[in-house]
Amino acid sequence: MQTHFTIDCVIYSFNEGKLQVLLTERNEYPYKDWWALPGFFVDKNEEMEGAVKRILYEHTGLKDIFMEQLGAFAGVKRHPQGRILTVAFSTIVKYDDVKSKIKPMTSYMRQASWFPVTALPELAFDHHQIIQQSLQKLKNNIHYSTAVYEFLPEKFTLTQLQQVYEAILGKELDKRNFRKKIANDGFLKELQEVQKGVSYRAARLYKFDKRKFQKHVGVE
Amino acid sequence: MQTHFTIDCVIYSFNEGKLQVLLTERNEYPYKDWWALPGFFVDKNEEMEGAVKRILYEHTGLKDIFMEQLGAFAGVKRHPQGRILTVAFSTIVKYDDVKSKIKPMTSYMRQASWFPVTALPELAFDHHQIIQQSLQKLKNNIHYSTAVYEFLPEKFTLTQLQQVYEAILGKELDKRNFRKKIANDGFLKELQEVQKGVSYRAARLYKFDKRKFQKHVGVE
DNA sequence: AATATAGTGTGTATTTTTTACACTATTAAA
DNA sequence: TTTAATAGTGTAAAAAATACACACTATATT
Repeated sequence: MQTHFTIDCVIYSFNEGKLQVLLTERNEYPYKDWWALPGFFVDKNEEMEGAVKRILYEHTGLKDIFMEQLGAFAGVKRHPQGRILTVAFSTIVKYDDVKSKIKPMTSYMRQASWFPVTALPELAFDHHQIIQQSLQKLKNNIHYSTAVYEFLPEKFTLTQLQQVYEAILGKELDKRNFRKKIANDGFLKELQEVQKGVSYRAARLYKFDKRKFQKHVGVE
Repeated sequence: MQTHFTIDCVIYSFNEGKLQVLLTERNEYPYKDWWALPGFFVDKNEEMEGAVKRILYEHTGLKDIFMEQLGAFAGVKRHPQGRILTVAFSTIVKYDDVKSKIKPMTSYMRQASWFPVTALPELAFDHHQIIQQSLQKLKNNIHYSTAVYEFLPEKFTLTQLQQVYEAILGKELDKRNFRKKIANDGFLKELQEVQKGVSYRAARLYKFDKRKFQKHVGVE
């Protein structure tokens, strides 16, 4: 038996202190005019991972971004025209890198736009379920993955990092405890540089040191 | 574009102090005579979850078992005849419930047999990778899932429970600390019953109390 | 009846991790 | 020079995790 095979992408970014998801407004039936996750069919000889990169590029103009499989959604009734198996992936982009590039690249969608995960519109297909499942996983893995750093520029302040944690976990954290833990982990590199262009005391900048992180997590 | 669509199952059990996986010996090309995960094609109008239940039943004679999706494996080259997308699931069964029932139910396989995860044969397709990924997930979630109890009979001793933990984690645990933690969690129900038929002091029996567990984990 | 065996069952001290909590320092703008 | 805004810092208490050793009990064997 054969099935149609698509990819849907949960593309996150961080802006205005909130965790945001990129959605597209559909211009085709079924679910015409509904908001949906960016998604499309996988080509015959295209690797799944390549397909995810392609859609990410088509929607955001970005390349070479970390991405993770969430799982397959294959309900016979998830699509009105019969089973379309979709594999959901999630990726994280930096809002500022993307904001000027986003535009609909195909006639299948009318526009693309960011929504805070706390204020999503009604969504086509089972996309709401996909997002919720993805969010849960993001929360669960926050301490074991490099995900948080994907939201931030190369150089960032500890306050920015804490805001990302808070947006993902959906709760406030204690500043001193947060810094203590981060310092303890020891995979941030303190730079001899501070923020610029702020009208208050400039914060020190840090870099994420991937090598130290991998030692910490125990990657071989 | 369409693709063939299969399910592969990682079926675990616990026997002789070891975590075991059920494998089948293939009787068809490609990979004839190789060991492989139990797997098959999903029918056109069959739900994926139903398909997993079906294969579990066909291989073990068991019904209504906890199962979990690991993810989709869709490499263009994973099957010599072109892309066959497989969704891997894992399930856990009680060895004693199964041991008399296992037999090949189709001509596609010659025999089915348990292998300790620490001593797997060479496997067809990407099945070795699937098992390793599944094992990692089992370890990661051991404290947040009810998986360990799926390996055990309804009534079990603390030593048995500890052995399952040790088999999954691949390391020994301290008996007193283990019991302290279990007692602390408080979702085991101590029975007024002890083991029978043992030639040494009989151990107390316990039951897993799912309701208390769910409160503990915070399920709504 | 004595003994060997095998697994059960328990307590305490130490270290590590988590949590709670409030003030001073720096900078830019007014 | 004052104001407004955010950066940056330490300590104590509580909770959780770890390390560690011996006595108890049921049974089988002699």
